[in-house]
Amino acid sequence: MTRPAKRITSEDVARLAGVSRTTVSFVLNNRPGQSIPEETRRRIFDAAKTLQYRPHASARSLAAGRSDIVLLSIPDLPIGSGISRYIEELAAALAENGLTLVTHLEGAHGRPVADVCATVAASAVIGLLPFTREAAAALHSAGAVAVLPPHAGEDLEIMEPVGHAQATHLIDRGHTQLGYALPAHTALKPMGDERLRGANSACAAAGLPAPLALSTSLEIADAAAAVRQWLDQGVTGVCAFNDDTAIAVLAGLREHGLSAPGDLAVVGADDIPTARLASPPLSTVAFDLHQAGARQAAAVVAALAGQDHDLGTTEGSLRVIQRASS
Amino acid sequence: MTRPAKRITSEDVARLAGVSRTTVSFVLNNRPGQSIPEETRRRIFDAAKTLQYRPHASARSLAAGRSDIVLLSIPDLPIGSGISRYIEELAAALAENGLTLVTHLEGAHGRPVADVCATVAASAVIGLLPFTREAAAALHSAGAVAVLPPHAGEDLEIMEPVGHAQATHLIDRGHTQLGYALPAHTALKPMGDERLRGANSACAAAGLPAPLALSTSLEIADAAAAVRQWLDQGVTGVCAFNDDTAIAVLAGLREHGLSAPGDLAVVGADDIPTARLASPPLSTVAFDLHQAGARQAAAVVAALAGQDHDLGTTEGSLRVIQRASS
DNA sequence: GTGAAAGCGCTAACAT
DNA sequence: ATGTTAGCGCTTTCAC
Repeated sequence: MTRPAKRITSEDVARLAGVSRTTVSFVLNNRPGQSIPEETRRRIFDAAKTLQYRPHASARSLAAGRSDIVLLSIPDLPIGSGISRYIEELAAALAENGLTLVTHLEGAHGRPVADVCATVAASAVIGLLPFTREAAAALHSAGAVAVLPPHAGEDLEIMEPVGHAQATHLIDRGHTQLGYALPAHTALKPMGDERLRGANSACAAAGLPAPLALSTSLEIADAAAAVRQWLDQGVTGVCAFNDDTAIAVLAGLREHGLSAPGDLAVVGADDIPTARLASPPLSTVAFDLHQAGARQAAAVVAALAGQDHDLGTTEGSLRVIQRASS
Repeated sequence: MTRPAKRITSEDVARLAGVSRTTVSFVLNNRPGQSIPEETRRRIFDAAKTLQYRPHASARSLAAGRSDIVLLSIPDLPIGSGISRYIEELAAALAENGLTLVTHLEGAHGRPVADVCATVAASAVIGLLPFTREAAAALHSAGAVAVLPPHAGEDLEIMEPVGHAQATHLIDRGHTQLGYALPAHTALKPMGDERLRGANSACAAAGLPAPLALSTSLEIADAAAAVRQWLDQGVTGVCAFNDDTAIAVLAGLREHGLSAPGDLAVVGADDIPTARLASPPLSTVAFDLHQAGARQAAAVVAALAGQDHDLGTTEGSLRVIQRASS
């Protein structure tokens, strides 16, 4: 009753095509180094199609020791909608390599990522934030062949250029005293620090003092306090960790009866849909999720093949979008 | 090199505990109807622990025919951060039943959800939006034992009450001519229609005409046009499909030099973090994701057990948050 | 109460 | 070029 439809196995396909299961496996998996006549090939494909054959994933991965499943672990943090674009791109790029992406949201009450990794038999797992050494070890012992990023910080690579671009934008517009709005959420801290680092280097390169970094929650009062402080210190432009934080800064300004960019210029990051709806419309630096996803996919494929892989450069993937706030 | 660590199998555990693999399986899976001495049980648990034994998921699901994996399919639509709360709750509730949740973002270029379902050998798949009859069939033939929601619209159940609550809020505040801001994004249409339906019924119940429904993108000009139309028609309060859309409406008002709630009251839905940062802070109706997740989990568990399950009521899971915009 | 043995559906040496 | 065969690690029926 529970399982009325008997599964179609490769045996069925073999029988219909008049060959052995081995041949079916070879053809369907397109194994290299085999010379199988076009004719046989076609018969097998046809048989598989008419039978609507779907290889049993568990059986396959049990036998092969690999699973073609890639797990993306998303930490429990307030992520903007941008991330879903990234996931889509990543999934698409992986799919082109025959890999399937599934994602796991690390929640406080959910199960540890290593458990999930083991349960789905993922052969690779990607962390949005780098894994600690212990976490990585746990993942490996949970069966993951590849764990990315392999070295802490590598995935944050895109973060630093963002901060750099933000600061540069403001510097180009004549600001000499910058501020940086860090997110209050602790899980976001690593990312925030990375972006701040980028801003620092941009200032240093321009012979300017480092930005005055302040962290703020998404509460108006909190943001208003930060704004007060920046203004008191002579800051004229602030880069925000992301657009949400930038919108908070804008709200903080409004709270004081001030506004951007006159009293304080502000530039966000991520280009969320509501950025242009802000008052005033928010300047922001957007990055090329498509490229990021494709690059990450390439790294996974390489890691799965046991090769080291250079992530390449971020060149050209950032774009600053100038709106009224700066 | 690629696989230096030999897997720890149940055989190892059996050996260390001095029993057979059968017994290990019985104990570790806590199979009912077996009377195994506490002593033996303990030995097995200990052995498993010291060996750090992790059952091989693929082998298990191959043999058992079930996988304990639940796949959540998320359609390609601009989702707010609220959804991740829901996913977390759902994952936690499923975890309590020994089920593991993974999610798949349906992208234009990704693979079809049925493929993913087959690849991960999910035994249940949940759609955020209902599946078409064909899609559900494909999922079943991909190995899914349960596909939810079983009947179109059931998952949208929460949508209608939202619209109802929004309209009621405005009606309570004396508005008699309502507007409804539908999202322009086509993928969001089903949800939007459902919420609108709820608003319609609230108006009908109050003896008022149905809300003037207009759809708007997240572009200021677009929203401004809608605002113009509402105002021309004598609308004094509008419910927006979600907070993003509501923020667009606020921006549209601003574009005309007007503001909420004086010129037009507006109430959103979802209570996104930036709702309170809007100008003016946005009134919104929030719903209890925790409860929604737990209920969905219960439905999955029931479906997996082959039982029909009543989703229960939405009673008390909605909360309207009054801020300055209404 | 516990163990032996037969698969689950597939892959991959090894034969032919 | 194709078939034979032996597992992958686990569950589960059936004897003991």
